[in-house]
Amino acid sequence: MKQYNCEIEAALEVIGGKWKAILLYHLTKGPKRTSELKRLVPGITQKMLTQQLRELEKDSVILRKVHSQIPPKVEYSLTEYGRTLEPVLNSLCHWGKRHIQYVYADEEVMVVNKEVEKTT
Amino acid sequence: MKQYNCEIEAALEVIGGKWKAILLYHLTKGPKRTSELKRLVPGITQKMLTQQLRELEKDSVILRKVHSQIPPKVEYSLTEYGRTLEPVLNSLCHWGKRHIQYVYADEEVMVVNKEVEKTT
DNA sequence: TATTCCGGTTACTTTTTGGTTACTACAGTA
DNA sequence: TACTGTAGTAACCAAAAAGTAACCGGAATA
Repeated sequence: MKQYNCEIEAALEVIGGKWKAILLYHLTKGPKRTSELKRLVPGITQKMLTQQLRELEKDSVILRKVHSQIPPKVEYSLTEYGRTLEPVLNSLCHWGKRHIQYVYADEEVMVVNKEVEKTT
Repeated sequence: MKQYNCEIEAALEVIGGKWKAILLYHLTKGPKRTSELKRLVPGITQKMLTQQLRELEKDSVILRKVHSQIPPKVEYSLTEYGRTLEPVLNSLCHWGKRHIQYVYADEEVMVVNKEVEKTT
């Protein structure tokens, strides 16, 4: 019998990984190729990227679509179930924005907005 | 110059620790003594509890109040700023609840509700 | 022929995280 | 006198997480 001490534990099992919330957040803006995600999340290594995406896939919140091409093309997107996470991700993002202002009011802080060139 | 690639990163710096969201969530229900938190989060060790609480304190989201008594009594509570996290914590909790139903629909799953006896 | 493209895997190393145990302070109580 | 209860610290060690670097395929291109 599985047992939680609070519901948040269950949520963290899915989005608690080091990069998961960030990856999911980017995917709320639309499907992304592996290379796009790497660019959007510069700190992540290929290994961690694949690993985290695999786990999210197992948890049914994202879909991995392989296009049979050479060179390969793989696209990740939120599943319908994954889209139920949007309120969580948005409130995280909203609070993050507020927090940056709260903490770094006088310092120079940047949130980098990477232009996303669509490749087909 | 500090730099984030998305706002969520900033939020995760504060609540991304292994136990932080859970601890904060319990504190949304009111101030708690160290021993109460230990009971509410059975998996945590004294060391991790102290460590995570110290970090939350540094980030100004919780307050540590020491009552000069023997034996010691320490109470933790959300600061006013910490209370701005409530929407985040609530949406996490809400999604967690939904996720438990989604995944464990047929299995036996429990969310343990510890009775909190107030000690003064 | 050699190199690039993309997404990924693997083996190995380093770093980070977390667990365990022992120890502290001090008043009250048995 | 010895022991309890509370909250915490410190030293030490084990385990888990994450970084690094090399390697793969197979078509297209230089």
